[in-house]
Amino acid sequence: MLNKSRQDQMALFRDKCRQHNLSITPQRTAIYQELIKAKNHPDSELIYRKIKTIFPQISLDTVYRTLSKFAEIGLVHLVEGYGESKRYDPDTSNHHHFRCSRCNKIVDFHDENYDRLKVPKAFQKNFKVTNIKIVLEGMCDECMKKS
Amino acid sequence: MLNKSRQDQMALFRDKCRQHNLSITPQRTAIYQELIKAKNHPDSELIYRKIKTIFPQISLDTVYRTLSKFAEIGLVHLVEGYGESKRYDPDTSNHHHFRCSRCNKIVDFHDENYDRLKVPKAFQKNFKVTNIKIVLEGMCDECMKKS
DNA sequence: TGAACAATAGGAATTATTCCTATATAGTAA
DNA sequence: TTACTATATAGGAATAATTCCTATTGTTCA
Repeated sequence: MLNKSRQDQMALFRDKCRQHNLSITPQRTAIYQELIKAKNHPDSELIYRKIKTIFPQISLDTVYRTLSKFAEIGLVHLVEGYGESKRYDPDTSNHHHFRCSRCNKIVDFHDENYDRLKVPKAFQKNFKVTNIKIVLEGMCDECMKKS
Repeated sequence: MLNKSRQDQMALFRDKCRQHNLSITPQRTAIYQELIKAKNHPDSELIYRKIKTIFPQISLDTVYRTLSKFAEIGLVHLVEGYGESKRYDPDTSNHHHFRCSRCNKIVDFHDENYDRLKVPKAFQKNFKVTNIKIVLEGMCDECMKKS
């Protein structure tokens, strides 16, 4: 799942869109391309600014609609936020996040012990658990230095 | 840590405030009382509406300021949100959350395996990890029935 | 190639939250 | 108690993020 080529990612984009009957528009294509370029869990505003350089006419609404559509079909993951703007992660493979509560930076990491967590029995019967999300919270290296 | 009496909780409130040089005002007291009554991870708006019945004059700003102050001193935990309003949890003991992505309900649960997770080595050196947060995502029992 | 339906642009509206400032109040020391 | 000082509050304005609305445009597929 690691280091998927850009071509593979675009193929995934097209497949997912077709699976869910979403037209493959230039705007959606450009937005997805920006998502996979912007490596640090961008918010809608950042994507909007980037796309503006390609499609000066694009509307904010299109960016918001598109990103939440992508999240809906599982093409990106909506990253847990804390009241600030929504952030998206185009890497839908199994990984976890550290989030700095001071600067809000998100750092990806892999950990086999974390991956091994099972859904508790209580939730296996009447619930459907699609994702186990683990977030470490604290202070990042850079903020540690500053304080 | 479980089933702390209301009296204990109010004592905790007063202690925490004193520790952090926060005045114990009637507004703060009322807000904390509502927090521990409202069992389902309330948002600021809900608290505001409840407090209004006691202090019709209270301002929204006071509620927002107070709740984020409480989170800052660790009297409540800020619950991960997804762009919607912030939600707070007055139970700061060790527990985890299931969140229904359809109705947004949050269900608390305990799980020993989850509690045993360690901070990965990579984060032990230059980072300070204060919390490991685990959130199951999916569809809750009620939403499962409906669909 | 051209309907049919989906998607977009642009701007208005909404929601959640924070900022501003004059007034009121809690903590504290005499 | 009382008076002082720093902190907190109310009320309303401002801001930020997001969604809604509608006329127009574009994509898909027969």
